[in-house]
Amino acid sequence: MNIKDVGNRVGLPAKTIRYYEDIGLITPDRAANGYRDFSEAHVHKLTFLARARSLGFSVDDCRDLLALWEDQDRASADVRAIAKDHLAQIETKIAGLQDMAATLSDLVRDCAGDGRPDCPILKGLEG
Amino acid sequence: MNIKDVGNRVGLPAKTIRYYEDIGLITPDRAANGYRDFSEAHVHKLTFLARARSLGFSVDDCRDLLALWEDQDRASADVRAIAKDHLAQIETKIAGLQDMAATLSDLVRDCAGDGRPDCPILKGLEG
DNA sequence: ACTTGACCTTCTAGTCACTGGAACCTTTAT
DNA sequence: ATAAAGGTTCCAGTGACTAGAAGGTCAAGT
Repeated sequence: MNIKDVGNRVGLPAKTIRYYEDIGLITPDRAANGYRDFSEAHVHKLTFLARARSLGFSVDDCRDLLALWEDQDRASADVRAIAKDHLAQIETKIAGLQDMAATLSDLVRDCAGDGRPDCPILKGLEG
Repeated sequence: MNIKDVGNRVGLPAKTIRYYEDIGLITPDRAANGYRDFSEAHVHKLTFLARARSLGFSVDDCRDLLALWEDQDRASADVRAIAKDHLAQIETKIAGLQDMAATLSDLVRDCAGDGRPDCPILKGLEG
């Protein structure tokens, strides 16, 4: 299968798939004309990658998860450790953003937002 | 004032302040020896910048906010529009992360996390 | 046979907001 | 006189793509 069809099936742009090959996440075969030739196994792997990325795993996490996915003797504890760690990071990020949003929405609430120059948002940003 | 002292006062690394000069956010004076020389006004401006950045405004947003901050005739509506827009973006990001976290914590909950290879997380990532 | 258009290839460079490091200069304290 | 701690510039790297250029290939229609 050619790269664009694969992209459509797994929901990734062709550019991204080429990039994943560049950094060694997948190694598609090559047809006689030099085109990349993807098997169902490649598609399966890319689906896994796309899903892991969409859950916010870093490309390096994905590399580790892929290795575990392909290792029939893996311990589920290893996978769980990566996932839990990532979950903790996401939750930290959410908390940080919620702090930001709270501060910001206080500022926005206090600002008349009219034609006058007086602005509590700018005052708040002064520290 | 020298760059490191300024950095300590506003909570930014010297490198970052130099970078802000590079991209035209501030223009400190120069002493005879070539060192940057920051006035209280520069410190004030950097404090504003640091605070806006810590609330997640992009550097370009900061540029706009700075211009409004320094414009005595600004309309508070202009500031409010930037802030509201940014707030909406943060909230979108939070929602996305919460989706991720929910999916991920389901997967983590279902995984025994022991020495066996059977792993619902990897299964979940297959799509 | 020829052309058109859609696909494929590689390569370079840009994104964002810094950050690290090298090579070198100035100030301050001992 | 020297050493440490600061300052300067410039170049390169981060993460995960993305845009674009220059060119090769393929399938369909005339």
